Formats: sequence, structure tokens, C-alpha cells
Amino acid sequence: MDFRKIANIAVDCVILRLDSGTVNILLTRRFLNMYNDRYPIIDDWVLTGNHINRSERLDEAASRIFKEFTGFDHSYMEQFLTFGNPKRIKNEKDLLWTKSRGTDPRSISVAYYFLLQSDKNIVENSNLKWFRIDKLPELGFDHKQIISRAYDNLKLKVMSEPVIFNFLPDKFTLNELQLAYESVLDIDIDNRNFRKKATGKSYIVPLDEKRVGESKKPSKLYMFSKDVYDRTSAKNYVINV
Amino acid sequence: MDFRKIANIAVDCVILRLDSGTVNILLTRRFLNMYNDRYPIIDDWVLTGNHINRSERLDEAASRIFKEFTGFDHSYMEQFLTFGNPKRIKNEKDLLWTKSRGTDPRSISVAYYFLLQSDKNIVENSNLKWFRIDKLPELGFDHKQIISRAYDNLKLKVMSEPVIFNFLPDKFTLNELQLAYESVLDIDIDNRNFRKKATGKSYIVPLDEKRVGESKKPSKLYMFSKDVYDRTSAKNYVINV
DNA sequence: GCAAAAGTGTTGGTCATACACCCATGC
DNA sequence: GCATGGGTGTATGACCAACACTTTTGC
Repeated sequence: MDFRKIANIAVDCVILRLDSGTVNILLTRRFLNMYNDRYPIIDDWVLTGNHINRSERLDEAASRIFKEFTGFDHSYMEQFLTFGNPKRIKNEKDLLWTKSRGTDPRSISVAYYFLLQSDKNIVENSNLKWFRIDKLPELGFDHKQIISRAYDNLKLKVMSEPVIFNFLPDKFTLNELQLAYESVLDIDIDNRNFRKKATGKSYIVPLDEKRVGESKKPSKLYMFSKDVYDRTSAKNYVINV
Repeated sequence: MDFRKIANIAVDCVILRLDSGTVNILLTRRFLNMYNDRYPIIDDWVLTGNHINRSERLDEAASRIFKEFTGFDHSYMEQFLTFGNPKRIKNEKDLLWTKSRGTDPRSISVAYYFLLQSDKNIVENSNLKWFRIDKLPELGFDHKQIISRAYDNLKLKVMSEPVIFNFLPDKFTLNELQLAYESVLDIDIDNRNFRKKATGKSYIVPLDEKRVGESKKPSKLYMFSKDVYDRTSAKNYVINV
């Protein structure tokens, strides 16, 4: 195996998770000082990402990075865009950072997004934190743009494929499912209509089990069956334009 | 401007066009001989593509390549996936080819697809030809896979956004529009239902003009209005899962 | 006058939307 | 016993799918 890094190609990961009705993103701190920790030259945030090894596939690099930062194996990953604008290096800080790392300032970044189930917890620290997507801190490079394109792409995916379940625990309630859709798409959904639609899907399988303790009235649990989904969803060509 | 090539990053273009009811793809010949033209070592086909310049954006490189090969400015371009498998170099020929070109055998390719209007003609020659997507010749590298992923992506796009018009001349008949959908999606569409739906869209604008000569009965012409489309299609969040 | 492509309407079923109250439990 | 989130039904309109014949022209 060839573990040398390719200096001008990086993989950046937009790691997403739902929490209390909003989309959250995992970021790492970018920190650089010259002489003294109290006067850093760079102190802001960036996406989790890294360079790739010479003998590594792009998606291998992405899942490796995901595992390094979260500790989990990913359940959903999507390569959505590659960024290669020579002006991705926005400013002095970005340039300084690439120099300090010895990487090519003209680098391209293959961007992935990952969905993390809400019952999988990560220990945050001063270098690794969740941020609400509507309250992002100062970000390095073009990472604000990368996040925004990831989110656009996710919304499209969520409306056409059953990826939302990757945000939820294996067993979930219909109200959790509804809230997940509402959070991601930033819309309100009528509860009765939603339940009708959801219970009508054969691949949203009711379990003989209730969740107790979380709310006053126990709530019925469901699971998503990929098998049933694959079997039933024969591609129907609907032109929605 | 820095016109040096970046040796390990390429842009590949899947250039698509509709012709007599099928999707066609523009390919260039890959030809290499050692001593004698009559005994080539390599003689197969690849996508139009090239390396990028150090000061060029990815989409600039892609549109430059499109223009070089077709002579036209593009009307629709989509970056759909980046390929970076170390095994993209399938065999002896691929390796030989990269050596003969002096490029890095571990290169990644940012892939775009382009749609060409059916009234824009390209002069074909022995090094540049259209091929039906269902009758592709022997292809170098992973280009068969790139084409297949491009086509998958196009089908999804066609069903959710008004990109089909980029295959048609500015003025088109409803039957041409229907045939375009049928060709791309490889389906049959009921003519009466289709016309009802199409004429119901405000952005498919009837013209006071008929096409004569092509068929016995003159046929009404229509145009697509992007303005009207943008104004009327307020994003409606329909969960189709 | 006939071949060839253009163009036209109705019906039944499915699915999305709008809308307001009762239920089971914890405290 | 009351606060909290869980859970339920009906009526209306929009849209999709199925289906066969007439119209206009070139030759």
C-alpha cells in the first residue's frame, strides 16, 4: 500500500445530524499561532477533511475521515460536488494554513456529506463541535459554500429517496419521522396527512413495541425496511416539470 | 495566467445529443502506434476530456473542452460525479496511454455532461464521432462507467427540472418534446395526456407559427420560457418517497 | 384519394389538502 | 385532575391513466 498523500486533492466531509428541530454540522477548529497560544493568527472552523493516499479510492478516504472524527461507521454517504476554483483560497489565513501544512494552494476538494443517526453521540471538545446550520461560525476556505451546496443536494435527495431514515434511530416514532422531514426541509407538515401517508407505505413497518418515558402517552415505534423498499419501489417515471 | 497543466486532475465531458429517437454520445478516438499506422497498439474510443490549467476553474475547463470539440458555446452543463478509483486505469493500454501523454496514472477525473441542441451539427471525422448510447464501441479507462452514471443522473434531472429543452431547437413541436422525453427516459408516453399536460404549462409558450415541410400536416411551434418557469415554479416540497 | 403525421375529450381512480377533537399517561 | 404529546376521519379538488377517431396536408 502506498500511504503517501496526494498533495493537491482533498476530501471534505459535511457531517450532518438532527438535533432539536434543526440540522447540525460537525466542524473542527483551525488553529495556528506563531509564538504564543494567546495570540493565534488563525482561529476559526473548517469541515472535517483530509488528503487522500495514493492507493486509496475517494470514497474510502471519505469514510476513513468520517470514522476518524465520529468513531462510527457511516450509514449514508453521498459524493455531491467537487470544488476546484483557484480562488477557493479566500484570504491570507487560508494561504498561511496551506503553507503551514505543506499542501498545494491550488487544490481541489471532492465533497461528501454524511448523515448521522440521532442516537449516535460524539464527545465534543474545543476542537470538534456541532453547529446549527443557521448559526455557523467563521469558516475557512470556501467551506460555507460547500455546506450550502451539500444542504441543497440533501433536500433534493430527501424528497426523492428514503435517506431521511439515516438521521433516525433504528426504531422511531412517526412524529420523529415527521419532525425530521420538517427540520431538513424547513416546512410544516400536517400531522394527520403525514401519518396517513407514512402508515400507507409498506416499508415503514410498525413494531409491536412502544416507547415509554419520553412523553406522557407511549408512542408506537416503526422501522424502515430497505428490503421492502427495494422490492416495492419499481422506478416509476413521473415527469414533474 | 498560468497555463501549466495540473498533471493528476482531468475533466471529462459526456456530450449528449438526441437523434432519431436515441441518445447519442460524442467520442474521440484514442490511437497509438509504435512504428506503423497499420499496426496500432491502441485504437479505441474515449470521452472528450483534458487536463486543467493551474489558473482555471473546473467549469471553465469543462466549457473550454466542450467548445474545442463542438465549436459551440454550451447551453447546459452539469458536474455530476468525480472519479478517482486508483484502478480507473483498467489495463495495459490505459497505462501505456498515460505514459505516452506524460500524465499521472493515478489521476482523478471530474466528470460533466453537456446537452447539445438537435439543430447544432458537428462535422464528424475519423477521430470524432457520435455513438448511440446503446451501441458504444470499446472504451478506454472507466469511461463506460462514467457514461452510465451521467445517463442515470440525466434521467433524474429530466424528471425534475426543465433541462430537456436543451436537446431541442429553440422552436419545437409538442411531438418533438414528447419524443425527447421518450428517448431519454426510454418510455412510451400517451400522446393525448402528454399534450394536455404540456399545453397546461405556462412556460411552454405557443407561437403564432407553424413548421411546414417536415411532415404532411403543418405542426404548431412552441418555445420554452425560462423566465416564466422561474417565476411560476415556486419550489413545492413534495415528498415522493 | 390515400398515406402520414397532427391534433382532440371523457371518465374513473388515486392522492394531496384542509381541518378539530379525543386518548393515554405522568405528575 | 390537568398538562402533554399521541393519535384519529371525512370531504373536496387536482391530477394521472386509459382509450380511438378526425383533421390537414403532400403527393
